[in-house]
Amino acid sequence: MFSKADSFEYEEQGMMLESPPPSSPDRDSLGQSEEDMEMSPTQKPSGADCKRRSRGRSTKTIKNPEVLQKVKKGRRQKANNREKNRMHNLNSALDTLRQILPCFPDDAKLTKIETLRVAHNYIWALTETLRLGDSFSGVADCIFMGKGFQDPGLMTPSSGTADTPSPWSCSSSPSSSYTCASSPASSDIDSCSWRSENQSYTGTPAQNDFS
DNA sequence: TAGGCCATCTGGTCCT
DNA sequence: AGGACCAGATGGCCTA
Repeated sequence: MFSKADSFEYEEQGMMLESPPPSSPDRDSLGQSEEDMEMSPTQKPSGADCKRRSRGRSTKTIKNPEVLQKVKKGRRQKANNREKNRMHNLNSALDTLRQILPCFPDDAKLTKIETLRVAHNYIWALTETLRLGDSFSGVADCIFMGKGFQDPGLMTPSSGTADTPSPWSCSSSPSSSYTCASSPASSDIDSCSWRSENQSYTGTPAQNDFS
């Protein structure tokens, strides 16, 4: 979705690599020399990018090719582990965000892009609710103060407990809920609505360009 | 079977 | 020098 669209943009702008560099997981074990590991011609920067100097890891002091190979392999392994850990942290943050977002069945886990879009619209809906607060008194109170917020000024959702369930959770209150409706055709979130005991609010993000 | 989503590997670049 | 960040490539899994 994302990456494909980005690729098309690159293609349209003539920035697509002429021939994608082969990406073999076993590249390090294929006995490539130091020179082979340098940038391929299609990867070398051109134009303004030439100002950027490569600052690759220096292995010039290592003469023994076997040792050199081991050192590079070790560095790659460490970098891979760091990257894995980084992505896991990113996914953990997305999971936390999913838990905060209200009113989605447990068995329908939002994808990453959906999570970001729903969060975007959710924030927008809350902002609208606050903006209309004067003429729509009660809704904002219900969101930020009614169920678990110690300090309304912080506007930080509580984790929610049995006694004080999180206001961001669908199950927090049978009498009030927040929903984001998804278009079946596009899977984009088209509209958001807020419903409480005596009041309701429905709107559409004015600039829903989070795609 | 095509397409979407995801995890992982990888090299380049930036930052400390 | 080493870690963080980023984007491209790849392959596996799942679903319509």
